[in-house]
Amino acid sequence: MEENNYDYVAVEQKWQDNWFEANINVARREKNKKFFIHFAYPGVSGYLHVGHMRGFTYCDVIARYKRMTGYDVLFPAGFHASGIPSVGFAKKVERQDPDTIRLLKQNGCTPECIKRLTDPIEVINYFSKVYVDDYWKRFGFFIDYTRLMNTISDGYKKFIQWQFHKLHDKKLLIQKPHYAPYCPNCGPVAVDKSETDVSQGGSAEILDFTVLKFTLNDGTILPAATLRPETIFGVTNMWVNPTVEYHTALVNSETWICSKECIQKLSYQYDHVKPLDKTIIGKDLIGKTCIVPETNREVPILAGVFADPSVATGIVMSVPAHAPYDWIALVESKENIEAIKIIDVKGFGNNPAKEACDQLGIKSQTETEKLNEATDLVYKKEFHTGVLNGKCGKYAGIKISEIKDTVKNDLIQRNLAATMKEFSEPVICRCKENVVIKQIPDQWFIKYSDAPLTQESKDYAATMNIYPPEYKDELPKILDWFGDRAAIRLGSWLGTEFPYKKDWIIEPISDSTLYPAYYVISSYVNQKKIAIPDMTDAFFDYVFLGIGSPKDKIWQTIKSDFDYWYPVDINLGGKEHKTVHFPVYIMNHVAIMPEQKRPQGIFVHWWVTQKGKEKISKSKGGAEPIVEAAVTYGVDAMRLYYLHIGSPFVDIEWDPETVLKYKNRIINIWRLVGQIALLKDGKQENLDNWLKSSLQRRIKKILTAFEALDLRVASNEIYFELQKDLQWYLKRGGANQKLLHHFVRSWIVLMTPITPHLAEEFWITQGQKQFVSNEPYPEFNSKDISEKDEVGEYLLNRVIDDTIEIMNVTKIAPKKICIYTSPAWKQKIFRKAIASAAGNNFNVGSLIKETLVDPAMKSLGQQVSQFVAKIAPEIKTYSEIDRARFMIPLDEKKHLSDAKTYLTDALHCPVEIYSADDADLNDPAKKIKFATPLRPAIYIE
RNA sequence: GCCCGGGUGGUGGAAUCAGGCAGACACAAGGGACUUAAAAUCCCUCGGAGGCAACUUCGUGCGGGUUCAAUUCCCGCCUCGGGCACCA
Repeated sequence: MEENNYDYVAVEQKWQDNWFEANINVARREKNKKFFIHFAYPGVSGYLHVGHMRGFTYCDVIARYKRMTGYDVLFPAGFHASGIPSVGFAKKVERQDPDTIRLLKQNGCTPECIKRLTDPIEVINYFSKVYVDDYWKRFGFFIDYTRLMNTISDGYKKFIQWQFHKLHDKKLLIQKPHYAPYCPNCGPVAVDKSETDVSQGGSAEILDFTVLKFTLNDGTILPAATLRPETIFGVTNMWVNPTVEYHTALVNSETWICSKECIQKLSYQYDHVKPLDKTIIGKDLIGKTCIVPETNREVPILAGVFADPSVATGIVMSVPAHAPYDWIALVESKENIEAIKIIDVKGFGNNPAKEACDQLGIKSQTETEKLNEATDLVYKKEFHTGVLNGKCGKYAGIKISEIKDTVKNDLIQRNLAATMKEFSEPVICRCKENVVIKQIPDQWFIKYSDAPLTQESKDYAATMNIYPPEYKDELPKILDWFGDRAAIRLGSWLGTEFPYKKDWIIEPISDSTLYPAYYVISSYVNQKKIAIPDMTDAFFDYVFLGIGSPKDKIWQTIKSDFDYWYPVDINLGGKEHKTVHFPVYIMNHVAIMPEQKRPQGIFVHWWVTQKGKEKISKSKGGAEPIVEAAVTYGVDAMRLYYLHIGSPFVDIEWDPETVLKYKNRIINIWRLVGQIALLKDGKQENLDNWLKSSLQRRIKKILTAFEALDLRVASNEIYFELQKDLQWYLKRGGANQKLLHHFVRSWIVLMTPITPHLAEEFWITQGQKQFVSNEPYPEFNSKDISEKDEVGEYLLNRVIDDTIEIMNVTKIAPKKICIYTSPAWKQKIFRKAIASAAGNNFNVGSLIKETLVDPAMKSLGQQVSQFVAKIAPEIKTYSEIDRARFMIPLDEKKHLSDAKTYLTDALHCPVEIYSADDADLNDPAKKIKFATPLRPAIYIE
């Protein structure tokens, strides 16, 4: 290896080959002290990009640190294969989606390979291999690859069925109606932002409308849908669209008039909806009247062109005092109807809707943008600060924010209203059909709302190690908020069959809650030491819960493994898991696992984004493929980048130029270490002691940081501060080969968890034969601490800084520089002052008096009082570290004199060093009086 | 709407948990050294204003408050982002 030519690609490859050949990554039980860490397993349905490697890297660094500090480390990994993503990917390949095909070709996928990927199982197999070979091994991760597993394997399915049997036993599986997106052609669909199933409307929300039953004279229901049921008290009229043909239907035993679209939608949500033949054009309804439920007032039906048949029921109730749309429509209708104000709210008068319209200058129903703004304004204000007034019967005096659901539930209970679910925007299936919301009357849920389970989970979470701490505060709130989760789904997706309903499949969040436990078993499954049929409920009961007796010797072996490794010490995942995966992970463990097997810690990391905080994506150009990036930057540079560029708890912006800087830094460290060997050996006691001491300080800080999983601080100390220390030492003329050798050896070991390839390569240059990855991590050695020399170098630095500052301000080109350290009497007073400041009883007057008791001081009278007055405000601001520094006895003159050569070099000018106590002084400019401890006076000639 | 997290130099971001020198560490920029040149490397400057001696002064989204002391704590705003349940 050439000194200036660090071929990282070859180095990385070499060490990965060596490591994995030696099975260094396989978890072993040796030290009777274990650490179990894993990352939330990724879905396997596409290539990953550089952003994904961030969390994986954190995990590997922590695992490597732990194994070097005396732990048996279990760091397994697996693949989340259940759900629809792989099915979606296979579908794309099948329909020859151009982007997908291009992507596969770019990544070296052959035509035969592409053909195979029309099968979701092949998609999973293909990407599982890519992740392992091209990503994880390529990054040098010490994952125990003998335990790889996925969530659709036969063994895993047995495990999940056991889990659901347990949930059922504990009465945590319940049935109740559920509403889910549904395509009349394709069945259940997922509405999500990635739009796997749908071609439009991926970010739609499901809105919960209240349908109020207004009645016509003949008893027919005119259903109006609203999100504000409490405004029923302010209804003055109805709006129907005069040009729309309304349909009728028998809903339960009532006849409803509403839009055709509404009947279609309701037929999926209600049990008994029977369309009738009778239709009626909107204009024929106009002029009729209907009865308002609850208040029983009679109100007219008017023409409103904005009533959209595709939204909710197609019929709108009018509350002109509180809805800007209604107000403007009423004005335009020229009807003589008075608005009814039912909400008192600060900042508005008798008609909030009118006032908001006037404020924005709205004149017509067609000004939808402004009308939306006005609606928003009125609604927000009323929701937060509004109170129902005397016109609202028994609800009078109650805040809007508290009453909404009460009114709704009361009306429903008295059959005056119903509910209707509706998307906030149109959702179109891939097959072009409109997606509807379908009721599933007896959906199975996991009962996360269960009060004892929630409470126990909150109590338990409070005892966990959670990074960042903010998330720990958030968790109880999330656990409270977390409601029942629909756990199964009918349709074409992968997963475990639900044991209590044939053909239904357990959904992918619910099958990923206890899975780290399965890593203990997957090792034996992969080695075929246990057969799938033997993995019965009794087996899992025995291994996990200690119930029953072993049917086989292997059961005992597995149980002993489980008892050794479990629980998980750190589960690491991205911030997207905060509100979904981690809560169910905790709750399922609390529900099913014994207390001593519950998770110990969670580490949440944020994302890698593109410039401008956008989520990284291929289309926006930020998604550098991992394999190419590894070649461009080097794996160690990327690992260091992830650790150092920002705290784990902020989003970082991917910036190729910055990554290149880290690459250069690695190469620079390589060169720097290479140069050391060429130095001519030499000793300088002060300086050598300083380097030794400094190294120990760094080690202490690094260990503290790693223990707190503060990876950023650890990496900063290792790659920046230690390098700075070494450079300072060399610049100062340090050349103690034995010491340098010790320093470099320690440095290499310190680097190992973060840049392991570089470290291994360094290690052999030090004549070592074993893996540095197996070395013990350095420990703090207090014997090497030399406070005197630390303070000495601090003093030296300060003198140089001050001198340069003076030269800059005065623009003097120096011929000679004189440095005067402070007299002994000043040092004495200073220490005394510091001591009393530390004891919190610092007082200028008493200090002067006490000092002057000493006859030697008395002769200096004036000077003493001036000095004390001057240092007083300064001393008050000192931190503990600052104060400690002044208490260390140091011969300032001697330390500076020892460094005279360096001072002369650094300041490019001859330097003379005096103590103010010296008999023979050269002080032409009378600068000496400025000298204070650790702050010598300086005179520039 | 509900829950949560942010707002600090030209930039990414430290310090916020526990009030105590704001801007660590880096990037970019400018100046200098070295070099035939470039790259790399090294040195210096780098929030604003002022300053010819070891400084002064203003400054952490806005408005108040507590305190000897507030980026940090409290109250009220503005604003950006995330999550919200069948995507994982």
